[in-house]
Amino acid sequence: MSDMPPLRLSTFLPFRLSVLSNAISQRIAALYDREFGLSIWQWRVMAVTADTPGISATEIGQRTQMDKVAVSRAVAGLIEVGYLERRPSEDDARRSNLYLTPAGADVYKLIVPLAKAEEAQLVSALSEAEQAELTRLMVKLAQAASPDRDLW
Amino acid sequence: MSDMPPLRLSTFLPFRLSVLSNAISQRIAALYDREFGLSIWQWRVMAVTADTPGISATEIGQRTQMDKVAVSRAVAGLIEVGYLERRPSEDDARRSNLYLTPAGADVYKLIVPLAKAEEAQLVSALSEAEQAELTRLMVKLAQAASPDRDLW
DNA sequence: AATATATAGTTTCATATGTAACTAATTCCG
DNA sequence: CGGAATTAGTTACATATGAAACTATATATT
Repeated sequence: MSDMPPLRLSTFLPFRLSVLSNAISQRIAALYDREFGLSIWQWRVMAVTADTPGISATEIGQRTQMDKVAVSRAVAGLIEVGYLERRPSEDDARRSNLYLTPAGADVYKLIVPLAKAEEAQLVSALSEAEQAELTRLMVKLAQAASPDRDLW
Repeated sequence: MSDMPPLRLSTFLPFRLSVLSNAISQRIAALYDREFGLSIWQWRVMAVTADTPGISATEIGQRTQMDKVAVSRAVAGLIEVGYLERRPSEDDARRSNLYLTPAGADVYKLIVPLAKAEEAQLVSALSEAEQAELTRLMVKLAQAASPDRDLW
């Protein structure tokens, strides 16, 4: 390999971030799937819909960084299992306003504490100050990675 | 939604990490693909093979956190385009020892500086101290997320 | 008003991915 | 030694995913 300093994958930030994020996502995905039969994307759709009832599919995509096909599929699945309701918008016949059904709201209320507990367990390894610092650093990275659009 | 404090997806650590990591990975993946026709997984295989010539597919999986099917496919693709060579191990006929070909080594040498530049641009938003702190916090998170196995 | 352009969302199709089953070689242990 | 259990790696199959095409509606332009 001659003279060039090699690239150590294990210290390469994009690699580390990817592996860490995947490890965490998989834990959480397994939880949602096992307990409620939901994919991560369905959960994200439920979360933003709970936060903003009447939201449209396009807005969900913006908030969750999901593309419109993924949103469409997640929404379809949630409607199928009865957790989401679609009402045509009065002023724009192309869009629908989305709402959690009562059953969806029930499931949401069950998931939220589980998700928070998962997160809490994760960040319990960090002090409050460290958590704040991590957030700060991640925000900086996000800006460097996507100067144009806002990631969160 | 009644009394429970809702879950703000945009401040939920697993979500933020996932979005950030995906944004970064996609930038890099686009680079490798556009310039060299390589997937991220093929690049990872090349990187660890350059680092440890004669490595086996199983070891590659351990170092890269790829499952064995993904390694098998990445290796097959790299052999097909002539960047990797497979030699049967003398002491264990099940395994093969993998090496970059001269063409593979050439490509590797072209990619390394690009990858490093990509990373450098990313972390240039952080001071040296912040970079070190980020690494430290990520190591802690990795341990919390996967207490059993080592992520990196 | 008529046509062109843009937007919301779905469907189609081709590819990527993960799980499980499989082959072949090795090790473990009676 | 000889069968049972492991391990390395590939193949097959079913599902997930993304890009592009498509439908329907809305907006802009003339």
